[in-house]
Amino acid sequence: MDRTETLTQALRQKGLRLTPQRLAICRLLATSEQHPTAQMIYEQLRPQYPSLSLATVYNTLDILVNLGVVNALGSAGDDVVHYDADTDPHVNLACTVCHRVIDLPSQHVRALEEEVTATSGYRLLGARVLYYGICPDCQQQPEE
Amino acid sequence: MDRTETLTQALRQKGLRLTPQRLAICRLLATSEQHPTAQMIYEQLRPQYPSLSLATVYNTLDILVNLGVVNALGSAGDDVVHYDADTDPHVNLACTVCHRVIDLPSQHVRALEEEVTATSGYRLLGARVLYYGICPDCQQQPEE
DNA sequence: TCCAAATTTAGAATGATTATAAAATAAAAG
DNA sequence: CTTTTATTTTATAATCATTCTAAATTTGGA
Ligand SMILES: [Mn+2]
Ligand SMILES: [Mn+2]
Ligand SMILES: [Zn+2]
Ligand SMILES: [Zn+2]
Repeated sequence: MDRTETLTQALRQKGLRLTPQRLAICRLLATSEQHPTAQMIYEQLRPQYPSLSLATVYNTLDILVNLGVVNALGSAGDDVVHYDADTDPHVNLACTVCHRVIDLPSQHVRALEEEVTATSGYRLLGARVLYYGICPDCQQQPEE
Repeated sequence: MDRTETLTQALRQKGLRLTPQRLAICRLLATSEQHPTAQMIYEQLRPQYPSLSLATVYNTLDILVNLGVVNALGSAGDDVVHYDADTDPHVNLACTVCHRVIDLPSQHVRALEEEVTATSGYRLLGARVLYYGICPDCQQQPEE
């Protein structure tokens, strides 16, 4: 099952309708490498869906996060929430200068997540494994 | 060096003044198990420092985060930023019902952080290793 | 003591997010 | 294919955490 399917299945299983807007948001989330914010999703979809409302983007994100199929990573120094549709255990790296979030391959994070699942006693809904700092590009550039 | 010292030293090393307000905020952060928010710090210190301003709390937190001695964990389902003065590698667990954040001992997270430091190429400033879900208490209680 | 820089404070402003209510849409029923 | 009804979307207003501003205060040094 590809990543878009994971999101749309989750909606269907809750009896929620898979509207064109929701499908577009799911697709964008599933295929983006960007860890987008609500605003970024809104702007990227507006050309295709001129009537799309920012409220719909926020509503859909909220649903997906509460279903546990999208992670809310929080701010990357820009005071805006970034989202991640990749819920496989992995490390996120945020640059507080250019506000980009990238993935980092990691040997240890899967074991970490298993440990948390096994020992915490929590009914886990999502993960936020993110380190923040200054990316190699921004360490050189005067500014971006 | 205890944790309060770590924070106050960081301020001094940048040539910043260790005012009574800043000292109180550092002490509270260093000794709290709570992962407090700016508002929580403000309310807990107001009895002792009636003139304390919320802006000072935010300013001081911002300084400490930018010095890398306090981590900004983000929201625990309450849409407010929680802070953590414990920068040793560890796992945080947030309950999205009661909005409490606790620490979880972990075997793997230290190795994870070393891996990120070694391989990312980022100048790292802070960590946000947090899993969110429903805590054992809230899984039982009707609500809190 | 006096001065200049740093800091705090109160309050206003910002802006991301959430709430509201009306319009549009989609499934269900007939 | 209509009618009905619940769901969803949309535009807009409201909320409220956080940041900004400028004046008052405090600090450490001359
Ligand atoms: Mn990611
Ligand atoms: Mn912690
Ligand atoms: Zn960067
Ligand atoms: Zn709880």
